[in-house]
Amino acid sequence: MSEAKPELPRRERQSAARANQILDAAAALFAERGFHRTTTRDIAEAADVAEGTLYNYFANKDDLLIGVLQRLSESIETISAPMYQISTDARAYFTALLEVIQSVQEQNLVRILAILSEIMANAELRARFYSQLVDPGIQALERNLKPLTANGQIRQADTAGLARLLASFFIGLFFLELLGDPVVSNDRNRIDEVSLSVIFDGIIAKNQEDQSR
Amino acid sequence: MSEAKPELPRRERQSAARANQILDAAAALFAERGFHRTTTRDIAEAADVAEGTLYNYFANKDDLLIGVLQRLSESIETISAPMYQISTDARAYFTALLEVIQSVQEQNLVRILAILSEIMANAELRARFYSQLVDPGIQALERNLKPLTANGQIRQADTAGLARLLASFFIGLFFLELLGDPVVSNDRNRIDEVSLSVIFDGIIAKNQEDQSR
Amino acid sequence: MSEAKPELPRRERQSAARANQILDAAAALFAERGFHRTTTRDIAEAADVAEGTLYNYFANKDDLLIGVLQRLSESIETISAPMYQISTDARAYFTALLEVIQSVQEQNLVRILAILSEIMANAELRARFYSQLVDPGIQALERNLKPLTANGQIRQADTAGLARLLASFFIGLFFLELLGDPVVSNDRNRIDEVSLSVIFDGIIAKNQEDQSR
Amino acid sequence: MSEAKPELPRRERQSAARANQILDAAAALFAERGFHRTTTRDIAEAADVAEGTLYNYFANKDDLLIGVLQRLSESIETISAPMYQISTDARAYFTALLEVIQSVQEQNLVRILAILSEIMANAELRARFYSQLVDPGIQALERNLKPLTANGQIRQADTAGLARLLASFFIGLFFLELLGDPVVSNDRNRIDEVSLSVIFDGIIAKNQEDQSR
DNA sequence: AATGAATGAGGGTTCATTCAT
DNA sequence: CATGAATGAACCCTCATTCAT
Repeated sequence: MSEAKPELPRRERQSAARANQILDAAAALFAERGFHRTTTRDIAEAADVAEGTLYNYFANKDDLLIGVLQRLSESIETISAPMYQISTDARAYFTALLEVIQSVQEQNLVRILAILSEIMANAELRARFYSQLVDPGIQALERNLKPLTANGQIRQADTAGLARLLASFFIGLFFLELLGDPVVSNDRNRIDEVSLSVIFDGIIAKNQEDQSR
Repeated sequence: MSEAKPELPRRERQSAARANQILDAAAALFAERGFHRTTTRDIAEAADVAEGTLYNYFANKDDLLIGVLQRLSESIETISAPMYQISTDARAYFTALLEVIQSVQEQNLVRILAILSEIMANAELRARFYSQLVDPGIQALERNLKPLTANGQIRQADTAGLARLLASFFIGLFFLELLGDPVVSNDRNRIDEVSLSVIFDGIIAKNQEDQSR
Repeated sequence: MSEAKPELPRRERQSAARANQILDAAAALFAERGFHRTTTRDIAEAADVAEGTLYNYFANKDDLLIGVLQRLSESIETISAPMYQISTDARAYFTALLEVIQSVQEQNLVRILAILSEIMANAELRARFYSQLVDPGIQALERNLKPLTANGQIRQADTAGLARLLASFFIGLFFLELLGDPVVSNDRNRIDEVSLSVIFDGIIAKNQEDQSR
Repeated sequence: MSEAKPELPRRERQSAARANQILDAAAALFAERGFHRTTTRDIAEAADVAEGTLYNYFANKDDLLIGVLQRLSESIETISAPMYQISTDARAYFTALLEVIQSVQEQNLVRILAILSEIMANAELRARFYSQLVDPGIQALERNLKPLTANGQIRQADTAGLARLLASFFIGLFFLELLGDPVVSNDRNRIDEVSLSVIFDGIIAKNQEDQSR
């Protein structure tokens, strides 16, 4: 449960703790009311430090977002690390994938919202978000899909395309939940079932398919 | 169903034109640099009117976003209206669906980006966005999927769930493109092919499925 | 009850009526919320004319105040005209004076308040207010006090000073009422009685006076 | 009764000094050109601070007026405190009263004008002005008049009414001076003499009174 | 390293005034 | 004369950032 950085000098540990305390406060406020509607004063208050102190840890307000992104990035790596070995059985893999994604969302919701609040308006943030989080995620997906395709469990040969398709779906699902769609928000199991069904069998009825063979 | 626009008095026509001119300028700027980084002064300049004029047409800056949303809503209705009849053949429907969605995105990219730039920070906007655009879109999907399920072309009985799944996919795809993913951005055909393949046949290889039975 | 200006051409009568309609609206609003918190739009709406129309009758917003002052001035002249003959008996005169002043206040409250709202901030208005209203009032007082002094009914020889003293008292009383002092606001008779008592007999007990002779 | 001001921490002393510096600048400008014609920029410049600094000390522009009123209130209390013991001899009391009032006016003219400039347009300010300044002043008058009435030096039994009458007179006198009446402005002694004469003996000649009995 | 008062550029909005219709 | 949309200067206020303590 404690961070696995045992050997830092006390000074640095305290400093890192303070920085995290600030980032957590900032993330919570950004998530709640957006980056621009959050003032540095708000953040300082929530983090229980003086406004000037923020600037001992971060170059400016934008830098706080970068910091939140960093923490998010680290957290996701930790959570999703175990996934990199399971990809031997397709059913097992996709089932696990849904779970891991949901777990990432739950544990990092605030950070994700914080970043999303400004992602459209900040090109640098957008680029970092893609290269630090989205792209690595897609790469990981590809890495895991490849053996499944190689051993014939996945028919679709375009692994890169398939990874994008799956990523899109997950991203979109998150967004629908954000928007408060009642089915996605309150009936997630149902969505998961439909997803697995489509992943495994497609949408189109097989009878018809069989007939057409 | 269409407004009786032809015979409006000149005053009102001019007024509407002016409002649109302002909205277009606002949308372009919001899309480019986000809602908060756009000043009313910027908008007025871009729209070639005085700053005060904005307030003859819109109550405040937020109201401009609502206006953009309204225009987006109308535009989408216009574009997607033809879809409401085609759902007889599944393959034809999904093919057409991909096209319509792409066309909506292309023609309204700026408006969509404008709204997205503020959607995380503005709960009211979020609610309107969902209820005016997303929910109607999902409802339309459901309406079109139902006959296909009824006549056995779609196996998945949970139409509502399926509609969410498809919507999620489209939303996520849009987002990936926004983030500059190279495959999605530059090779859209490839994505469409993979999508149709998955929709029709699923991901998992059928042979294996048969074997595992 | 109708204004005694029978022989104006119709055009001019209409024009004057419009101007008065605007002035009355302006006065009411100025009185209610002050000169600066009243917008020309408010006035136009209340007067049921377009904003631009105001400027066909008045040079600018300040000019409206001057106009209100003019109307007030005329109204006061009308009301107080009868006073200019009564000054033969001191008791009768002062009693009548209290009544006339109250009547002026009641019939012109709105106009007075309108002007007071800006009188401290507008030196020109202040000067006009003094020279058109206050000074003439004081002069009239002097004119009426003089015969009373001449025939020995008033002991105080400094008529000018006495007129100021009386004027001060009336002005201050008006102000106390404005401020909502409960005694002055709700018990005006009581104030009048005390006033007359002091005017006639002074404050200091006469017994003592007599003894000191 | 006096604040324990001597041992305040330096920070707080500096802060209070700064607030007063701002209030004095604001009062001077409000008095000169009125509340609404004074901009926050003007005030900041006059107080030699940045505009933003104003808002570290006062919530908004209106709050500056409240602050001026507070200072005025304190100053008046200080000046008029000695009055609370003198009321044993009527002549001495009224003579002292005139002096104290004049001294209050002189030392607080700017503050009074500042508040008057907005008092008609701001109901809250009006209420505060009455309850913090006018009413306490009247109460003090009553407190001082009572013993004089009790020991027979004042004939008028309606102390409350008499206090209003006197207050009205002082207020009106101040107003006449403001309006630039030449007698009141340049010949104050004369007014004081007439006032004392009327207070002591009334206006009406006593001989005649005696005769008319 | 921590503080928080001071800063002042910049923001959204108002409103008296103008002028083409 | 009447209209009311257009104007843009000016206003009050916010807030990220700095810096003396």
